[in-house]
Amino acid sequence: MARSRRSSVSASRPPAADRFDSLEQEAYLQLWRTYDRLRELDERVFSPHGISAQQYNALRVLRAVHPRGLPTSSLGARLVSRAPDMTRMLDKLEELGLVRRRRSLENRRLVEVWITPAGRSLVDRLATAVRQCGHDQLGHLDRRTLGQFVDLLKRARAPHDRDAADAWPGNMR
Amino acid sequence: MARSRRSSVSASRPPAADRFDSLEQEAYLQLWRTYDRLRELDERVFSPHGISAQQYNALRVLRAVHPRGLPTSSLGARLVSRAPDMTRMLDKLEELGLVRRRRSLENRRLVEVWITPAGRSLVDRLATAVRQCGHDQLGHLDRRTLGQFVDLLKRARAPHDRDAADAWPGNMR
DNA sequence: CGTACACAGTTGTTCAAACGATAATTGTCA
DNA sequence: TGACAATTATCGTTTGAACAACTGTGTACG
Repeated sequence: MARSRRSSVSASRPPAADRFDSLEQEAYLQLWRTYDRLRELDERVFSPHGISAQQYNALRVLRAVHPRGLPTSSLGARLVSRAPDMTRMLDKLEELGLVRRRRSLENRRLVEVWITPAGRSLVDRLATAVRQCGHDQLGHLDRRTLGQFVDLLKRARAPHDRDAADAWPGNMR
Repeated sequence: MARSRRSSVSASRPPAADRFDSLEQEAYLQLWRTYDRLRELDERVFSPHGISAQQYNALRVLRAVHPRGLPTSSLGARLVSRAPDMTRMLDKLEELGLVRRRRSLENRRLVEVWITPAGRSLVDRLATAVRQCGHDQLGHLDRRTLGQFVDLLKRARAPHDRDAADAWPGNMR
């Protein structure tokens, strides 16, 4: 299939143009694959504790605002990936005794969520493992490269990051 | 505990050191969120046609090797994200008449897969929509930036990309 | 007022992801 | 050869993702 043998990956040349329809599509597929590979390490940290990465993320958000609570929808807006099923996710966390819920008194449409002492304990116990996992995932890149990486990721999704200015940093500029 | 109320980072630049445990972890979370946002656009292209992005990817691989077939496991190894359930995925594609399967004669453990004319037709019809989607996703970045982005994504997952040298370009160095 | 609309959360349902166990075939080697 | 390990695909099952419909609550406006 006439693959060009010249594979000079010089950061500014588009390689593998015969395997991808466009450079934009290659970038997206590389993003997808990279996420998939790194996610595997991440899930491996949480699954022994019976929670998912998304659930840990929710706990981390609640940990940050503790001792205050957060309405369900606000919590959902602060999660890394969108979650169209907050109710059942919180059901699970509540069964595990990691969060507590109560209907708001001011606005009875809202349901506020708090993290429990058990939840805080779990987040704290996982802290070092999570940090170690981050190092396993990306520790081979120096800090300057990591900074570039973060910057590019923010710029890549900037046009599609609707109204996340409050919950998510770094979509300015 | 004991979150100091005045962030000593000052108001100029919030690198969110108080929101992320480490730079590595921030990079991973940014990767996750960026993938999630861009995936939404991607799925929107395929769902009207009754297939997922992963299934389209399988069809694209089979399209590339046509008229040859591919063992199920080899196909799985070439997919963007790992698929622990090739059987049922191919069940679906076979129901839709997009692929055809047959037990291999040389090695009767293998099941070879081919793309059908209907499958090729679908891939061809989707080609322009996929290209357009790539532009919607990342068209706001110039080619040089996209090149850097691709390069960083490859480097980020390089240590975790076991034995994909054949199926996936760009994990050298 | 009261009707209509917008918002927040729950529930029902369908489908895919994921893990493990199993069966069938092939390879290995004493 | 014959026992045992490795490979490959399938199936059972559990869990979560996703979308749509529905209930209850607040808001706007005539």
